Parts: sequence; C-alpha cells; structure tokens
Amino acid sequence: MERPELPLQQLHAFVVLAEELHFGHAAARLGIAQPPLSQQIRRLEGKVGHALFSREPGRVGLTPAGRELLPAARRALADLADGLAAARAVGSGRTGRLRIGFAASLALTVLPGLLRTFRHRFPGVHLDIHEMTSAPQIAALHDRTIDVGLLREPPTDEPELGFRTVLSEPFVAVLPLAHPLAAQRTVHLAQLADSPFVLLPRAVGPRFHDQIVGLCTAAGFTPRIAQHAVEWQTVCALVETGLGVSLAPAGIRRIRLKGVAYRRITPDTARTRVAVAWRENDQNPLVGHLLATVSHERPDSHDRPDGLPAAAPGSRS
Amino acid sequence: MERPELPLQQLHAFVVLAEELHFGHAAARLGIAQPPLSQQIRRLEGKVGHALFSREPGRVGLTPAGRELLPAARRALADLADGLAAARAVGSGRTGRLRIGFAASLALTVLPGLLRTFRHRFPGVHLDIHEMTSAPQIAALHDRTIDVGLLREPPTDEPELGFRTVLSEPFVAVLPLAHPLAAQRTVHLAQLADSPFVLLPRAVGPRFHDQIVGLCTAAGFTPRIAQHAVEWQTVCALVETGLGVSLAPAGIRRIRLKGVAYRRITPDTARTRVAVAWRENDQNPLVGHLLATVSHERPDSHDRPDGLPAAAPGSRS
DNA sequence: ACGCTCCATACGCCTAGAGATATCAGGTCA
DNA sequence: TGACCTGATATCTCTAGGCGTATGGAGCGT
Repeated sequence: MERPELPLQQLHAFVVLAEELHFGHAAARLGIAQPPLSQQIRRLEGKVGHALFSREPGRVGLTPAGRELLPAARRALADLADGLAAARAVGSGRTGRLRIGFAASLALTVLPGLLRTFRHRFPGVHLDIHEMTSAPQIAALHDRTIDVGLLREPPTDEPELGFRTVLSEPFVAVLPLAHPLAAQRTVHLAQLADSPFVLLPRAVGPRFHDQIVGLCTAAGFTPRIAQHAVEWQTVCALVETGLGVSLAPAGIRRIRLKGVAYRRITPDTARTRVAVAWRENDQNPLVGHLLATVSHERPDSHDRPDGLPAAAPGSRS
Repeated sequence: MERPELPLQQLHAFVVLAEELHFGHAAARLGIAQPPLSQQIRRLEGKVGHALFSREPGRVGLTPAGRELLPAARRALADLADGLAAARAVGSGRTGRLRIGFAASLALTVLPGLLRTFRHRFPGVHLDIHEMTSAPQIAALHDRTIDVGLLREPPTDEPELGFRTVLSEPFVAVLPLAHPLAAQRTVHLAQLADSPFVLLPRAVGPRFHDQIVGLCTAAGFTPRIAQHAVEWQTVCALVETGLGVSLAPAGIRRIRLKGVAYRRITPDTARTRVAVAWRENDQNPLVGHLLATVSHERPDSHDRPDGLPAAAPGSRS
C-alpha cells in the first residue's frame, strides 16, 4: 500500500460526474461552479495518466479506464463514509461493546436494574456480561479482558484502576430455622461465637472475607469455619442442612429457602460496599456512560470512597 | 455519499501508525519526520471528532473508535490502489476487453493469425469474437456493441468510422467439377455468362454483392442468380450439387469439397478488399493496438484505401 | 540526578489545489 | 446566421495542510 495519489475530493467529483455525465449538473450537485469541476477531473486524469471521460461534443461518457476506476472509487467513498460514521458512533458511545464482570451475588441486587437502565439509554451497545469473583475481575481489568467490574470491597492499592461505591449493604446472619437465634429479630454478632461458619473461600474475595473475619474479631471471637462454598446459593443450602451459620450481604435474602432464616445484625455499622471498577485511563466512552448510569441509577447511596472520582474516562485534555 | 472529509494521506498515516503503534517508526515508514505525523493524526482525530489512538506514555494503542475506523481505511486504500492500477492497465491497453465482429469467410484467412498475434502481444486482453456479416458490423460499431469489425468492401460514407484495408484478395470462380470450364486453369469472367449463379444475399454485404454484379456487368453480362445462401460453405455445397457457379474471394478455397473446383479469374484486377473498421473517436487503446497489430501482421499488402489512417484512436491531444 | 526515549508543541515555509469570474470554442437548432 | 448549450481555458485569490527544525515535557532506566 503506497502513498495514496488520488485526492478523495477529486474521486468524489469523479463519481458524481460519472453518474450525471454532464459537467454542469454534476457541478451543481457538488455545489461548485463548472470550471472547478473541469479542473478537478483534469487533475484526476493527470494523476491516473489516462482520460477517464470521453468528451465528445454533446455527450460525456466514461472511457474504459474510467469504467474500471468507478467501482473502486465508489467503494472507497462508501467505506470511508461508513467507517467514519461507525467510528463516530463508537467514539461518542452510541455504539460499541462493553465487557462487564460482576460478582455472582450482585445478580440479585444491583446488576439487573443497572443493565436495564443502561440498555435503555444506549440501545446500540452490546454488553458482554461475565460472572466472575473479585480477584479475577481485578486481573481481567488489567488484562483488558473486561472494561468494568462490579465487586465487593474494592481494594485500595490499585493505582491504575478507579473505584466507586455503588451500594452499601448491611450484613445479615444466615441461620438454620432450627437455630435458637432464629427466634430473635436481630442477632448480636457475639451470639454467633459458638456456631460453626459456612463462608466463601478467601481467594474468591480476600477483602470481603477478611472483613467478615474482622467483624467477628471485633465482636470478640474468631469464627470457626466449618465449610467453604463458592456460591451463595450453596452457602445457604449448607446452612439449611444445619452445617453452620453464615454472615452475608443483605441482598442474598432474595435466595429463599424453606429452612433458612435471615436476621439483622447488630451492630448495624457492619456493611459491605459494592463498587464499580474501571481502568482509570480507559478511552472507551462507554465506561464513562456506565459510570454515569450507575450514579443516576442510585443517586441516594453516594459514599465517595477511594479511587479518584475525578474526570470521567474517555475525556481527554 | 456526502463530501468526503478525511484526506487520504491522513488515512494512510493512520493505517501505518495503527500497524506500527509507534510514532517514530511509523513516521520513518512514511518517509517523514515524527512531528508532521503527530500533526496528521491530530488533524484526522479532529475531523473524526474522537481520539483514534491512546497515547499512554510508553505505549500507543488504538481506541475503540480507531479500531472501528481502521478496517474501513484499509479497505478504502486498497480499493483505490487496486482501482488505480486497473484503470492504468486498461488505460494503457495492457488489459481490458475488445469486442470484434468478423465476416464468416475471414475465419479462413486473416482472422486466425490476427488473433494469435494479438493474444501473444496482449495476453491480458479478453477478446470477444462475434461472427456477423458486414451490415450488422457497421450497425454494431455505431451501437458500440463491437469495437472493431473485420469485413469486406468497406463503405465510403461512414464519417464516424475509420477503415483500413487488411488484405486484397483476388476472386476465384467456384465451379462444379462437371462444369466444362473446370477443365481450364483460368476462367474468363465472360465465360460464366450462361451459368446460373449461387451468391450470398445482397443484404449480407451490399457492396460486396454489388461488386460481383459489377464485375459481371463489366464482362458484358448480367448474372442470373439461381439461388442465395448465407454462408460460403453452403454456396460451395450448392455449387457442388450443380445448382450453379459462383464468384468468391480466393480465401474460400480452404473449403475443400470433392465435387468443386476453384479457378483463377481473368481479368485478375478483380479483387475484394478485406478491411478493419473502428469508431474514429474510440478512446479504447486496445483498438489502436489491434490496428497496429494488423499493420505488423501483414506489412506487405498495404493499400491505404479510404478512411483516414490519421491518428490512432486512443491518443488525445 | 542524568540521560534517553517518545510524543507533543510551536513556528515558519511553501505548494497544491479548491474556488470564483470572465472568456473562448465547438456544436445544435431555429 | 445568430442564440444557446456545453465544456475548456485563463487568471486570480486564498487557505488548508504537509513538512521541516527547534524545543518542551513526561517516564524510565542506570
């Protein structure tokens, strides 16, 4: 692919003239006077090296060389027009693809509404939704495998990434119905000291895990972990079978099981933060759009935690 | 298709930079300094309205908008390069299509050699060969249905067309072997006065037909036409069956039939001219090439008859 | 801290070319 | 023959932009 020799404007003039086969009309369609058009065509012919039109008095016609060039010129112009439109659509965020990672438990709370709102505001955008736990989300953001993550307890030492709290959820105790504490309306954390725990593995969400353990420690005991399970559904099911109790974000109360009770926790200062995460330097305007959607989605719960909420990504100085 | 907004040169720079992802290298590949390249890209981004590259220190990458534009730009550049090459090939006559009409009898004489030579000199050219009689050839030339005709006895009143004699053939008498004149080596035209004639219909080639009748008239008799046939093969076959005699260009001696004798004619000044015909104003360089080939093909029989052999078509002032 | 790499900026020069107006030349038709 | 249409030419203006050199400034490695 060498240095292009044919100015696009001349090609446009060429195509129009090829359609009109009349210098005056073509010039009118191009919005210019006739002599400039003659010049354009002449210049173009000069660069091609051959006549493109036969001008016999009375009628203008394409030469074989012109007939050969015409479809290529048409395609090129159409391609560019389409490409430009597509690039603008993507650039402005009306179109494109956004890859979102989310923690499974959020499928019960923030995710559905967020997706619905976003799809409504940006119907041209294709959303790739990937269920994944917190740590892989951070890795995937760095890998550029996803563009946005929805996770619990965002880390504080990720300079490349931005975070914004979306939701601050209280904890609930997850108890078998048969458990004595299930009779109470609220449960004090210290009351769980003697029960075995069913929890997510630490690797799934280290900070979230540590937070739970920290809450217990603050309440004066070290939780005895009887069993790990990677999904909240499983955790609840195991609790139902009497294997132990658990602490979970309030949102998982949507998992309704006959033998399980969810009880408010005291002190109720214990809360998990659900956050969106993104690459701070991401050019994709859709990331900014998603963040804006998140803000509009729940304008109530602004915590403004860590991560500079500075300039929305996509805007360049 | 509106007025194109993206200069091709900038698109070229864009594509190269998208491949190199390094301003310095891309500039080197383009043969320019680095700052101009930065400008080009900046200008292009300005026209698109969005950043096409993300310049994080250390690495240059495409933005989603850039990724969207890239294939379109590639296609456009490739299309134009191909189209330009094709147009130049056609314009210079290295490539293209040439539609040739020819009288059936010439398939026995000039046509094969002409085609062979032309194909050898211009292997990239596609030849469309159409067998057709003289009058339709003239019409087809005007219609632009064919580009070149090969016919007998070119007309003299066709201002739009050019003609050049290719071959000047003597006449022969076509006789049944049983005919008394078949015993002679040469036949005087007047000797045919009493025999019925088998000829082509006048409509097939009016001037050729008139020439034959004229020859007879000059020899002192009016030929009695017993039968018409549209092809020389048929004429000879009819002669063989004894239906009559005929006068034909010497070339048709290639049609060998057991019961037919071909005899030279006196006076031997009687000759048919085979001519090429073309549109005088034809832009197609292949027409000029064909005429040149005709000239080289038989540099012996130049008669330089009518039709201006002036400037070869395809050359414009 | 220094230098190196890499990209952006700032000027300045200069040509290509897009546009306009005025005019000419060939052809057609009344 | 003279109006008229159509395209080509001549000339002028103006500016977009392509390219260069010089320089700035951020990151990174030694």
